[in-house]
Amino acid sequence: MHTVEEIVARMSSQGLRVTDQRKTLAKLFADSPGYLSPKDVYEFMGKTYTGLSFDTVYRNLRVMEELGVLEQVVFEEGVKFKLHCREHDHHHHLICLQCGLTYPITFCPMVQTAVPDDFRVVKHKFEVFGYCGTCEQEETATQP
Amino acid sequence: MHTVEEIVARMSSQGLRVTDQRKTLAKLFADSPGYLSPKDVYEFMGKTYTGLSFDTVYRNLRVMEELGVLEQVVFEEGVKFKLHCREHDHHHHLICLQCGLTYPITFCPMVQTAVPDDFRVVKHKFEVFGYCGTCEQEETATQP
DNA sequence: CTGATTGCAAAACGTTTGCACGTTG
DNA sequence: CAACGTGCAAACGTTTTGCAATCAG
Repeated sequence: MHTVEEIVARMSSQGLRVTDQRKTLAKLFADSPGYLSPKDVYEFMGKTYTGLSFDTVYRNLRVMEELGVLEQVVFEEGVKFKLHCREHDHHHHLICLQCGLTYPITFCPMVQTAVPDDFRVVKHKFEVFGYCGTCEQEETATQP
Repeated sequence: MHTVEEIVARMSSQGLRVTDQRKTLAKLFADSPGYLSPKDVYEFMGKTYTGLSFDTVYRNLRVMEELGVLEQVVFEEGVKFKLHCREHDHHHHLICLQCGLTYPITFCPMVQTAVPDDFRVVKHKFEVFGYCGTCEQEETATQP
């Protein structure tokens, strides 16, 4: 669990400047349960910072990724970011296609996967997509 | 298993023109065991067709995808294409990071994954990345 | 005060489009 | 010969870069 304070402290300890914009960015991700695209971030931040530029958003997303605060995932629709999960417990995710909310899955299929002897496994990806309870209700509610 | 003849026949039956370039493209994928990026395809085709343009490569990749001959997958490094697997048996892949070769995995983790009652699953992705025997050998061979 | 951070403009990159010409069926 | 395919140039959306002005420590 990353709080705004933890993120800010981590930035500061690395000699990075803690600007208003970065604090807001930290808060945005600390409060978001799921994935955000650079555009999502730009739009949210733009409400507070008029004249905000896309390149600053990208720069700060990259900074926070290198800091280990954010993790980046590539989806069909493009790149998205979320708070980095606590690293020690390896796990996967259920991802809501509507709101981007993620649930952890503790089950890892890798342990049961038979791999040819001569194939050296480096990494794997297991993601489940669908609709969370809330979004599912909203969807059926709007259907006449 | 898709042969060049099958692909050509499928194109022709859909009213598409069978040009030399498309035949070469079909042959390229019929002979390739793994994923190819648009750039890979462009470079290969460029050897035969001087003055080839990227847009034609993209157009034909899209045509063959819509035809169901190719399937498109999004990787960290970008979009790649390969021959569409026989649809009837659901499976996943081992993918070689060096040469793009893919092996099928018949095991599907989805059947064992516990999902909250209120989450409706739509699709899932399970991919294992590493190095195949051939690439592994080449890599260790070049290490002094 | 000094170096990090920002906005601006412009470039880079992968992909798509409109158009006129050439080719396939 | 008609419709489809091609190359060219140019547009597009996303991401990155160089620069000078500004800000945090």
